[in-house]
Amino acid sequence: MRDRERAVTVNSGTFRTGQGQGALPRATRRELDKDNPCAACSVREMTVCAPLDEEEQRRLRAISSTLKLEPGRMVFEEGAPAEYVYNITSGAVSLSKSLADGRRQITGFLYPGDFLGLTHNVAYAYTAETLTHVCICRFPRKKFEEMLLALPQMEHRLLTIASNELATAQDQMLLLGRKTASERLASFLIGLIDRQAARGGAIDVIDLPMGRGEIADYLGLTIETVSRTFTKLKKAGAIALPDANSVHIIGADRLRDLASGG
Amino acid sequence: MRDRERAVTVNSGTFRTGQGQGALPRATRRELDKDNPCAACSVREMTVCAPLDEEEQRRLRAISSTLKLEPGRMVFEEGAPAEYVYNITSGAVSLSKSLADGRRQITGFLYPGDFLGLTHNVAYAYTAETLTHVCICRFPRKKFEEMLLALPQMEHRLLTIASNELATAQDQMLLLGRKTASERLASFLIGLIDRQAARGGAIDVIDLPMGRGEIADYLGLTIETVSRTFTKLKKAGAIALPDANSVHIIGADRLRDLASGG
DNA sequence: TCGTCCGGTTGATCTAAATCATAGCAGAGC
DNA sequence: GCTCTGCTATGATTTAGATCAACCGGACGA
Repeated sequence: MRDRERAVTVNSGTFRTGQGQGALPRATRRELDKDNPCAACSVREMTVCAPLDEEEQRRLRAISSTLKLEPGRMVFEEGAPAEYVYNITSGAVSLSKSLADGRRQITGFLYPGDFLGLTHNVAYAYTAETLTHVCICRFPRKKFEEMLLALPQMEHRLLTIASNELATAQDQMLLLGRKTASERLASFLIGLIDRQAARGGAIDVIDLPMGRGEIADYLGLTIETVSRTFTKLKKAGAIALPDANSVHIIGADRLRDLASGG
Repeated sequence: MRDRERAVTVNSGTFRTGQGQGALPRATRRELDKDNPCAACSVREMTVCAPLDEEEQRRLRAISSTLKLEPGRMVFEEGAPAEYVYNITSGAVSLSKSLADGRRQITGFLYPGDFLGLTHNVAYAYTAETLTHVCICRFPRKKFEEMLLALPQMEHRLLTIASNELATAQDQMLLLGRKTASERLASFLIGLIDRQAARGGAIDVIDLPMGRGEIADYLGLTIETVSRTFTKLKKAGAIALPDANSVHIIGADRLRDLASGG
């Protein structure tokens, strides 16, 4: 189909380019070193590695590689043998499933700290593609699962993550099955704002790492309807669009009402 | 809103009524006894209790109650404090989320062996309602989670379950976001058949424990569209409908093609 | 500097499914 | 037996969003 993983493997040492909205801050990057790159990892506290102590972290690091991927690259494809699990350290990734004729549904957008690739099948159930420049930790799945047996606190953490993802998936089913186009877009924007807020980010401005096509495939709409609905929300005074990839939230309450079917 | 849990608590001993499609076979019911009701449990091998030994099972049983619920009863409601987790031993249950104006999305149907109520929030994220007569094991969530800490193999099992549910949820998102009415209904029927097959059941006849309204709310359609689409599949010779709650699969291949967008 | 390309927007038209309306039919209760 | 009620089916009409078709504007390479 499309391009396969063509990343440079960066097992240690200084990161090189890493521009774009997902990059590590320059100061942090300096601190990365062979002995303990994870110590400087900006997403460690909120990801699977969080409950590990120094020694456990070292063991996990021993089986990991760090990849850097350009925008629009496939991390793995639906149906391919599930050989690795991944952890995003910077950038944004889309997960999607497709029908034979090309109709596509994006099931989620992942950001720094998110974990992907876990499955209890031989093959990946979905395709993962980069939306921006992405830095990602990769672990051979088999080794990762072996380690997991000895690290119940990490398994516990994974269960918490899976459980939250399940709740998000159910919200998305309500959206896809029952919401109107305006409600879908409002829910999407509110979801992004809430995620940012939870991570201490801005609560009134969103930088969209994805295009209209990806938003459409996430919301079960077409590009045209997404575009029209953005215009509608803009005309209603709920948002402003300085450019296609930035959204200013003006009427957060109005948007929130819309999102929950008001 | 509607009726709250009005079940008889049956902590041990012989089950009484238990008619309907979800009941335990009569022979099995006889074997239930105070000392080890779980030993005779027909769904034990495929549920969360599977990886437990005799002693662990006993400890789990010590915190459980068995409930019997009539059709159409609420097990718990979206937003209510999440005080219990449950395990279905017989019957069928729907999980749903609703918008303020009543629009409802059913996110899943649960059958014997299925586990529900797990959340990392204080409140349930969805409503659970019985579709048939249901027997269900109930565990106080707090105690259950405490036990979980000491039983990593059960936590592992829960992660496997959650991971499979996540995969199912993603399939459902593809269905809700991108499939036509015929494809949705075909996918639904194929899903039921595959589930039955995996449990050693029939591969050509389905008994539907839910009505057209529940199917509609699961597939993101209306009752009328579900009804019309059943008629369409019937006229196309893919299925037969001896009555509204039984489906005979005639063209399984045709149905499978349809389900995956052929 | 200009043309081309690509992503986004907007307008016109079409259609799958929703909505509205009615009718059949089986089981429950009398 | 008869009526009532709830569920299913089906016909007529409407509509939200899809599809088809320009068009616009910034980035980029020649």
